Amino acid sequence: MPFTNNEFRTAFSVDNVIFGFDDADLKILLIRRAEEPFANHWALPGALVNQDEDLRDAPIRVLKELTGLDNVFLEQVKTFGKVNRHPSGRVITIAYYSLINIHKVAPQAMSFADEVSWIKIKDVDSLAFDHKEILDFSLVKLRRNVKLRPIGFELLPDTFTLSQLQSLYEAVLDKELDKRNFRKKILSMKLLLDVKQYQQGVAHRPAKLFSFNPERYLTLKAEGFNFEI
Amino acid sequence: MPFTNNEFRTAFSVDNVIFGFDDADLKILLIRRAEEPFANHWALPGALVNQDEDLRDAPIRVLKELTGLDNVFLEQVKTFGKVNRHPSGRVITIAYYSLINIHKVAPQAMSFADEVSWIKIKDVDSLAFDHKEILDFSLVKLRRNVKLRPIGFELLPDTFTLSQLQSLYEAVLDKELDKRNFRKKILSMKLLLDVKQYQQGVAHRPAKLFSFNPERYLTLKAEGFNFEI
DNA sequence: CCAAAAGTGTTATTGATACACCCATGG
DNA sequence: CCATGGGTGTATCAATAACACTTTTGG
Repeated sequence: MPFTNNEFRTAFSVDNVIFGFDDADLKILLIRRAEEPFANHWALPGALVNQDEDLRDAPIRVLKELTGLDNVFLEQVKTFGKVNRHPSGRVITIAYYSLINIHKVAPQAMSFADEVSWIKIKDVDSLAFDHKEILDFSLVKLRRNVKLRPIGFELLPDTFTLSQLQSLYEAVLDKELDKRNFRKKILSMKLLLDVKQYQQGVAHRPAKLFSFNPERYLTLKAEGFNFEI
Repeated sequence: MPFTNNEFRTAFSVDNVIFGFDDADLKILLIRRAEEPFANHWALPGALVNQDEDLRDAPIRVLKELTGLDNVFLEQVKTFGKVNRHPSGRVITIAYYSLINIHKVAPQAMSFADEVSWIKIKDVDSLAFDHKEILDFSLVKLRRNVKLRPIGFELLPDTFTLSQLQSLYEAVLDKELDKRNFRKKILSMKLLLDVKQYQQGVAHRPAKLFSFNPERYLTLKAEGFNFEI
């Protein structure tokens, strides 16, 4: 099946939904577009996929350019392909979502963006193109996945308190959780490593610090667990 | 952002993973390719996406051509885009899976196929291109989804017995289930409608027939249930 | 009357939920 | 000594898992 020219009239892009967490709110990294179409509108960062580039490498490239980070949690969300989703031509876009530790990032504007910013999920009302739909879909996926595996840890610093972890889950799920039950459940999984340190400089009883045990994570993943909280 | 010609060098295809069930085994609808590359190899049915066609309409078109069926359960699985996945050029493919009632279908070969056939999942060892990988990924998704919503009903005739339903779940999950616990769980969901009829012409006690209650399905879906079996 | 699958309940165990008080620190 | 968030246990309820025999039909 050799291809004729006719079959190469569609461009394809990737869009990155990059989630972060800052001790209280779930946020997303957005860019303000410099160029038409949708100049000055907030949009998901993205790029066209290069001819000689594996699909998955495109969102990795975007992440690297935007945040300087490698080795980030990255998962495909869905492909969006309505004929008229892009005003300049036929563009099919593959959406990916990432979870990153917000404190590791000093994002610098990409060439085509005026501005890059962390925006609270709750404050995002409309976005360029069909990006709001993509965000909503990614959020549903994040909420489902956070119950199936402990990806939430990707969003936290290397060591964290149980309260931080709980408020992360509360932010992602948009739901209050019971402190004692949350701790019981999390600790019973043996997924946390006690780093034998305590918070410092807080005006209350300092909390124990934990880190995430990646070996135990692999075991649980192989067994197939659920993280229903 | 007007596009230059350079950006239109990749073709887009869809591939359909079409599952069916025949009272004992989970099967997939495959074609035997007539043309190179991979002539005579079994492959997933698929097509290039037309320029003026919404992405989701492409797998619907393939299903219609192949089986004559409209209005089939169809869900996007994932997009596969390694640079060299297709020997004739850069082709990114979006995989979709469907669940159909195997008895409603008399598939007729598409133009580019020698042969179309239902093959037991367990008998599929290798496929053209990266189609085996796509199938494996779709199976994982099916197994996950079958626990989250009762999509299994799509695979059965309009009326069916509880034993048929159970063996469907056993085939999909590749796991034996306890008869009493299965019935208790299914019936407690009130998702089945007693059609007040019985099997006929079987050499044993005839089983009650049920149909699926689509209203109740919508209610459950809205509430968000889990079908953990 | 035999073979084959249909149908049916109870108990034990596990996991989920609800809930309130004392503790350690900094200011 | 006060304000702040950290930390802890028990009792109830709901869901899951394990398990074996009787019933109805066709041949």
